[in-house]
Amino acid sequence: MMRELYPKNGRVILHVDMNSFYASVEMAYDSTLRGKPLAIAGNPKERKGIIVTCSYEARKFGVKTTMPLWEAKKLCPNLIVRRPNFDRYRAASQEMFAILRQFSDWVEPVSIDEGYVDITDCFELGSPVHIAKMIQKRIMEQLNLPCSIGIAPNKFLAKMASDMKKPMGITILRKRDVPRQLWPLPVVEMHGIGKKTAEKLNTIQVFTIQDLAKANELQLRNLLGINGIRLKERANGNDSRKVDPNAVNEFKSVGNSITLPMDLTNQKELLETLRKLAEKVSIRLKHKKMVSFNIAIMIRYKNRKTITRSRKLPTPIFTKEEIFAASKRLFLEHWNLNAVRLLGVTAQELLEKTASSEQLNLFNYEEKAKLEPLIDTVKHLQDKYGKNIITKGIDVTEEQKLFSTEKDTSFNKDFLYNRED
DNA sequence: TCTGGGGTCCTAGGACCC
DNA sequence: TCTGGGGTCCTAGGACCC
Repeated sequence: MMRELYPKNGRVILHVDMNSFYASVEMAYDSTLRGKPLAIAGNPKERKGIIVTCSYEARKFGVKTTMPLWEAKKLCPNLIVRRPNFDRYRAASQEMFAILRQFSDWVEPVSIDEGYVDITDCFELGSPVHIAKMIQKRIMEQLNLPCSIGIAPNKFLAKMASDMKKPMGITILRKRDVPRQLWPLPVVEMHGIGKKTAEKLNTIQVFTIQDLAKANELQLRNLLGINGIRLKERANGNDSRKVDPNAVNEFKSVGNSITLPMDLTNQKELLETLRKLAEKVSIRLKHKKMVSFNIAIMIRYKNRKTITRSRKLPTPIFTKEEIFAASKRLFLEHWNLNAVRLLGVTAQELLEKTASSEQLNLFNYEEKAKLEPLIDTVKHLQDKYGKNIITKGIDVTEEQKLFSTEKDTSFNKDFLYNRED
């Protein structure tokens, strides 16, 4: 059966998508909530009153994610509202992924409530549909949580498939099904295409996924860059991304932000908030055993205009004092004194804090020690003969620049010679 | 008495280098 | 009295996703 459905060299990939995850977890904890319109939302008094997730019963009334709470209540007066309990959701998520790993080692979590499973080599467990049914059954029996599963030869099609039947659906999407199942849909329904991209595509007469699948590549590239070409590939049902069980550990940034309960103009209070955010980021970095080469802050003003400011660091940091110092510097340099609505701190350019990063530091310091006499010499010559004695582009009064990254030290040896090309 | 918080990836311009 | 072309790094912003 499976051999007929899938070519020998093809993959079989599942996309498992938990249905209204936070709401379902709350219902699993409190069965009196079952069958009722339930929304998970923040506290409106802290200006966080937006719908994070809601049950299918609430959706029938038109309640949607990111809708302000007051609007949702207008649509659905009997709406039951719970505050999010993220620890609870994380725990449920871990159990869910543990169940997926009982079926295959090739599990890639994408977010707290969805993930891919490559079951190509799991044929001894049965057909793909049978495996999907077993997964769905086990998650329901053991965790009391519903999910939808897409079955397809690649990630993109599996993702699109899991979206097609909710809740508790199982959908197969073969490549040959693409013209019939996918092509009639408007482009905005495609994973990776939002409102803005859809509007752009409309300007070149691309309205459906079929239009995209057949669109002119030059036009797409001009309009959307490299992403345009990729989207066309996907619209044709092609996607070569592998299921990567390790991706979940490869963090690129760690950030915390907060919408303040009220707009603040007081510098001391703002810095206090920044300090707390820096501490949260530091704790999370330490937990992941990571260090950061770049700190960014985000400021959203009362008028919702949002800016981000970042700075590359000469040496990696991770303590709360270091992160706060870097954040504070950025904030004081860029804050325009207007009332602030939101503050955020993010650590970027992360590196595992293993022996290698310790060595990296050591390396920099040793190199710097070796170079210090050279820099002194250069400065001396500069004082004597003027700045032009040095090759263009190198300003030794900013010698820190020489150590700003690992690679930058490589040209140090050259800088005493007047190298041209 | 509207519009959260956690991320990823891409682009574009300027500085700088060869 | 003239201004190429390729590349990297850094920074800021935007689009998108859950």
